[in-house]
Amino acid sequence: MPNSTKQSGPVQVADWVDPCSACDARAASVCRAVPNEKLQRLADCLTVKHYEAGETLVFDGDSASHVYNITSGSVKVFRSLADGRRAITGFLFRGDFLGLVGSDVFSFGAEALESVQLCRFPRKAFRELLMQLPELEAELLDRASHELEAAQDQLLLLSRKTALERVASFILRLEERARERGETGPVHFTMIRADMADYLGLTTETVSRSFSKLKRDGFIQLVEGNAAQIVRRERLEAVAEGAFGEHRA
Amino acid sequence: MPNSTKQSGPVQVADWVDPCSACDARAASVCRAVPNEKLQRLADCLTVKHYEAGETLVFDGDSASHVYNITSGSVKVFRSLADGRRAITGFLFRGDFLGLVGSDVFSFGAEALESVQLCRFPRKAFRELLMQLPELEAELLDRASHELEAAQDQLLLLSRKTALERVASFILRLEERARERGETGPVHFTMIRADMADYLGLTTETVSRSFSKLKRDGFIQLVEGNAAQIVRRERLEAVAEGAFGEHRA
DNA sequence: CGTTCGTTTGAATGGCATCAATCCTTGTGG
DNA sequence: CCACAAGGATTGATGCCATTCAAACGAACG
Repeated sequence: MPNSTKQSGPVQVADWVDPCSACDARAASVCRAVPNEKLQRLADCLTVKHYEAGETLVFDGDSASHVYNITSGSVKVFRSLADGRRAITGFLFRGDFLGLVGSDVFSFGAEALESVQLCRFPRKAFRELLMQLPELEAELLDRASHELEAAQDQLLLLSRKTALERVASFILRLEERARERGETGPVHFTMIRADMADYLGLTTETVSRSFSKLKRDGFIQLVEGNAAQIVRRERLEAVAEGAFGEHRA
Repeated sequence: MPNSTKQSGPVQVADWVDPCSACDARAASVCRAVPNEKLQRLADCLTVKHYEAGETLVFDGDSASHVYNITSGSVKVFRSLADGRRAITGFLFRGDFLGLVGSDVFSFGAEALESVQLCRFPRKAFRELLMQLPELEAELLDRASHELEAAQDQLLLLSRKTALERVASFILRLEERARERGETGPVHFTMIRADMADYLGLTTETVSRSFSKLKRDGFIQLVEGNAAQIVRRERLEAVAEGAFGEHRA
């Protein structure tokens, strides 16, 4: 595997390069909270892993031996009922952290949606890092808080929003997160309709119908590469928040 | 309204008692992580507050100036859409913590379901406590992790479970939490059907019908005081997890 | 004893699921 | 380069579960 970004410094010990100092996902990841001089402690216990689309990162029921930080690509996280019904509980992108669990067994699965690169830490080592690096623990708590809020928004979506409102919310949220990662232009969907459906508590057909309606009504334009251009953001936001109960565009 | 606990007058310095050392909610609360000798730091910045049923603890949109620890009673936490549709995102009981948010504004409301007592901390002071007491921060992270997992279970419930499965899951979960607090016997419901409905993404009528069916089929018995006795737990758990797709009892 | 609030039950409606067919895109091999 | 296969997306027809509308019932309270 030809690593083109060789550390130009004269490394005495070995040919090993620090994966952290030059990491372009750092600004978006938990490790941004770790000062440069302590970054080596992270580097010391991580393994860089790579997954292709469709590969499984975490099997439901696996012992929770590691935690993960996504550095590129995207991932779906899901949990299932015995008979196969499934809910996707979240999509992860560059900078997202995975593996914060109370118990020692994962109660969810995770699968790559496209080519994914991530840093994997042994849970035990990570736990010790947390004790050594209070900045890191604070960052994690902060992220957990945000995730909790996002989850509560999703509870409202699943409890009370119509199919159209769900899809509109989804597109807007996905675009917002892409912008946070510095990606501009049309929202690119790395997941298929069935995944959106499992995330939104709908079926593929209903997701597709909702997309069609949003397109027909001029809120979005589908563009090549499985992406959507938001046309009238404010109107779309109004739809997403249920402002059109009685009206018809 | 005869308030029997009158503030007993202009105290010089003395009459004040440490509210923490004798607190019977401590074993269930975040403060259990704080060693005895540091407990005073918590006591120094908290206010004991009391709410009656129906009173609002937190208004949606309020500046997030405080965090809360419930010491008795129960609370509903909810968020709403502009047109009044509402989802209850959680019920809180003795030992539960409220107020972990990223932003400085609450994006949810909270209301007492019955007489509630809690400890209120100024957010700023609590933040400093967190830095001084790593045990407390670890405890909070642990709780946040568990809450996140619970939220994901709820996402699956709202996405994919039938009305009957939702209500069965709800009863079981409520009973489990009551047992964790040391309460035995029938599950006592402190919330009305409409609240259950807003929690389960249903209507009051559908919740009521599901209760009736569970009773008719011998899974639960309704007992006085708005409570339910679980009759055949394993069968009820099977219902809650969707084991009866094709069958009929 | 009447009022209010909550619960339960019944009947009808509707939004999304289900079933089904077609279209579109992508990749492969002749 | 085209034919073909396979997976995914879209659109249409029909059905069903939960909602909506409606009414009766029950408990708490003044």
